[in-house]
Amino acid sequence: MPATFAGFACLTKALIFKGENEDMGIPRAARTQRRTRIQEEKEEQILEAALDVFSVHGFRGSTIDQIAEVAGMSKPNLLYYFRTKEAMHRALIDRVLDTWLEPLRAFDAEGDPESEIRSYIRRKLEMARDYPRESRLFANEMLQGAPHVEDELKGPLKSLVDEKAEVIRAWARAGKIAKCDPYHLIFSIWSTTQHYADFDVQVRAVLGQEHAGEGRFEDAARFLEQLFIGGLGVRHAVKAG
Amino acid sequence: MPATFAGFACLTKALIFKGENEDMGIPRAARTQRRTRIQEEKEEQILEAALDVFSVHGFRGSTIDQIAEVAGMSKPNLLYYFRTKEAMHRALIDRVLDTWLEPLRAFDAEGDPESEIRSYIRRKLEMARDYPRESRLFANEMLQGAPHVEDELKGPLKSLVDEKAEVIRAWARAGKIAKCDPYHLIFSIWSTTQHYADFDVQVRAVLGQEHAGEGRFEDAARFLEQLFIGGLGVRHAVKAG
DNA sequence: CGATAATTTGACCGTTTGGTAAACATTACA
DNA sequence: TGTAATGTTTACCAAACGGTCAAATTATCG
Repeated sequence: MPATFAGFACLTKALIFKGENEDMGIPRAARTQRRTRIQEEKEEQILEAALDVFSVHGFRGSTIDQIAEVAGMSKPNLLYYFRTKEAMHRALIDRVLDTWLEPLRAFDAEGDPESEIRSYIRRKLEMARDYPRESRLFANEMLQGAPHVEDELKGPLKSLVDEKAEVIRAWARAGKIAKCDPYHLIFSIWSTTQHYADFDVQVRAVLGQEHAGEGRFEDAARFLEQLFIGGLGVRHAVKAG
Repeated sequence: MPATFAGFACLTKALIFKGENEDMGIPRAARTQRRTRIQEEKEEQILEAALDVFSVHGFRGSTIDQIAEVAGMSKPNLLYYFRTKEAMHRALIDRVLDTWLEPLRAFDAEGDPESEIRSYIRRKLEMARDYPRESRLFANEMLQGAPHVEDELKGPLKSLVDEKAEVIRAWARAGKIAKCDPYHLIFSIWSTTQHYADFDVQVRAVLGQEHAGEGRFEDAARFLEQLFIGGLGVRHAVKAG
């Protein structure tokens, strides 16, 4: 019910003020005649800070003041470039989503399963190591039920995964890989690799100081390649030989 | 610096008021003479609502009013049972942590690798299916750098994992399983199974309406057993035969 | 029943929050 | 250099926030 009212209020407002003030919702900085060097720099600077904050505390848990402090500018100054907190979040998501899906796009039908899976794992692990904030940003979004990206999930993401799932099925038909559910295979690569970004504290805590150096990503890569390529070689137990 | 000052203030206060008001920090409900049926019921009711809210929005993103509304009682009434928002969160974490680690505790050194790994995966998947909120509560905590549970991670959790890692190593020495990093094996089981709770929206979106029914947990179980037990049977590519 | 302990609530407080208005400062360019 | 466009800040607002208090209500039990 509140949602309906809010929507109504918005609509009414839009109708009343139509033509009188056309740039509602567009940040001041974007209403200027030319796009300046400063605009690009500051927007970059803000999104960088927003990534820091949103990736840790999620949307609701983050505040504009916090982002402003990290960005090293005043709150009204942020709002000169992005009209609302939501606008910052959306801009961030839009920018990050594309690069985040790149490794999957590189998954090639022409390649052989071993090298494709191997390099997909490596790429995803590198991203978890080099861009952990981006990973956490999405993780936060997922935990909250993806209120801001559900369309992207059901649209572009699903299409891409459907396409790659077909590649994997083709490999199975060609006998290059065992028959398996391609969707859950992709899920398992996502989860195992992103785990090292999203659950970094836990990984460090469990490994302890000795093994928690950056070498853990190399160890993870070795293990995951073994798991997905060679297998763990679990022997069938033989009862009372 | 602010932390130091705050700590000092606290200490001072504690010293000054010592004896004059001994039950500082203890909720009113716990200061009563006998522990009533109502107290147990209401605390249960509150923690249930708190789990709903904290698991989705994290600590900072959740509000007492929100929890109160879900619990169906007034805000001051919540604060009669838990003196602060942090107290609710802590009580929740304490209660959930134990049950969450149970599957790992059940991991048995006497069993054979196949059945132990298989049943560990199944148990973890059942928990992801039946207790997704608990999983998300921890995931939120991890994403935020575990500000409230770091000690538990470095202490009890690490000890438990160390112990189970030794079990896995023993299996490898006995030739029952290939040599592999036991820590990363455990991480990969955690991540693949919890993924179905934490990233539920994404899983549903990608699988689409047709396959997103509850059968997805059965499919996941089948795939993960194949991955961890049998292996994916990836063939080595043979160059230009 | 009466009285005492336990529970619940409305009103409230100081602070933080998302966001605005307008004055002020700086830059770009003719 | 002048001036109009662009950028920044101070002061502020209403709502939401975590939390308190005293009064009112309800349960318990002799």
